[in-house]
Amino acid sequence: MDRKKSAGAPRNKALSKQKIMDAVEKILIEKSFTALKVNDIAAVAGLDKKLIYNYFGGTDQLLDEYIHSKDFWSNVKNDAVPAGITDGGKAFVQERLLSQFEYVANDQAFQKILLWRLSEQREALEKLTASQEAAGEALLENITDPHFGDRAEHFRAVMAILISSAYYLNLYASVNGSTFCGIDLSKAEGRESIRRALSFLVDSVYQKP
Amino acid sequence: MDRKKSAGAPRNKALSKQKIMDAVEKILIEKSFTALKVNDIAAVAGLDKKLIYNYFGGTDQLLDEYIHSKDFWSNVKNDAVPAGITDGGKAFVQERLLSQFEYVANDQAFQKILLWRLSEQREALEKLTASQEAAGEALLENITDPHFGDRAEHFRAVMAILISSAYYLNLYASVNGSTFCGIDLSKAEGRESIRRALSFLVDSVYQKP
DNA sequence: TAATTTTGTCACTATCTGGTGACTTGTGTG
DNA sequence: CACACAAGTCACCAGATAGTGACAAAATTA
Repeated sequence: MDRKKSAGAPRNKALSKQKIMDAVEKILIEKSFTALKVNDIAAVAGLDKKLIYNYFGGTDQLLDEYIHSKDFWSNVKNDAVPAGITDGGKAFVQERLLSQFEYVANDQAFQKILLWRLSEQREALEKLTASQEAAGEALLENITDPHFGDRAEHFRAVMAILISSAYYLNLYASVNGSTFCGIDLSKAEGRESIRRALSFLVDSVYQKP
Repeated sequence: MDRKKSAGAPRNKALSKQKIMDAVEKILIEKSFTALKVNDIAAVAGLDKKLIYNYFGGTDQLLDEYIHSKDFWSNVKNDAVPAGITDGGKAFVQERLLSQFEYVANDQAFQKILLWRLSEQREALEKLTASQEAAGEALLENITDPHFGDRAEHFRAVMAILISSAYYLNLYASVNGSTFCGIDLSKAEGRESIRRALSFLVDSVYQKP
């Protein structure tokens, strides 16, 4: 019988680093950022914790690297604002808002990171915030600010309200599947009500005052 | 020279319990719910941790008792819905929404509990949620549902959006004093923009479709 | 295949954390 | 005052957690 070239798992730094990063995400999703301890990360990765120190310098640096590795707004950034907009960006804003609402609902890692950002100050998270702001700025500055003129700030405030509620309601729905203002966020019809209301509120702000 | 009747601090169970509860709140506000460890609570209270076990049964029961001791919606409940409403509750809803926005901004313990509720499942927190829902239900059921008729669900969805954003934006402002959609939530003018937008959106939903 | 480097494991220490039994100190009562 | 009980302290244990030095095993190179 042939002798395997190596008895144990193949040794590969890049792969091991990836396993460790994956373990971080798994724990983050299944537990929370407070559960991200060296021992547990190493155990989930199936590797020795020493490697976390060797490859990343420590848990903190590992977490930073994990956060940096996620670019949640790349799709938004690449999703170039279409040319020839004649409605002041209304349809585009509506579409993006609803897709953001769905995105948050479906990406558990993103949910946990939103929560993390509300709970802890961390340079990597602030950088994420900055990148998020930058991603939205293209749309706001080039399309909606000109369209709304001296009501630009008002429009931005409305968008802040709508986006933040899309975040909060999804975070809320994920812990206690319970209801908010009598709307059941765990049910399809409840979520549909929210979606319609989001659209309606965008309509409202685009309506001439 | 006179001999004091007692050398150490006076012994008083009720007072000690209060000191422990106060320590919980202090740590909750200054750090977060993840920092609520027996040793630290006892240290801040200036008492031995054994008392936490003697008086409350353990950290968990202590935290439950702390949460139950706060009744954040008592004001809302007692703030009876005024009689003789002719505008479908619009002015009242607007007033309550804005006061809620300010309340969250100013009560740090409440902020931390909102965050806690998004982060952990805990019976005491779910009870808080139930009490919150109940407090709002009086207004929704008696005033706005009848006024909106078959648009009642729509109105509730809008309110869910507005209230949740009032929560999120304040939580967001408390960690990184940074901006959201270009609105600086740490500045008075930024907050004023949000307040105006909240009012505007209530106006919108009350406008005949 | 021998030497060297890289990759990985293990055992160990130190510190933090929750929890408890034995004790001391104060308070009120006969 | 002597006693009993309540209030509070302390020392200690067990388990979790972070971090590291010494070593083993695989891969690479000569």
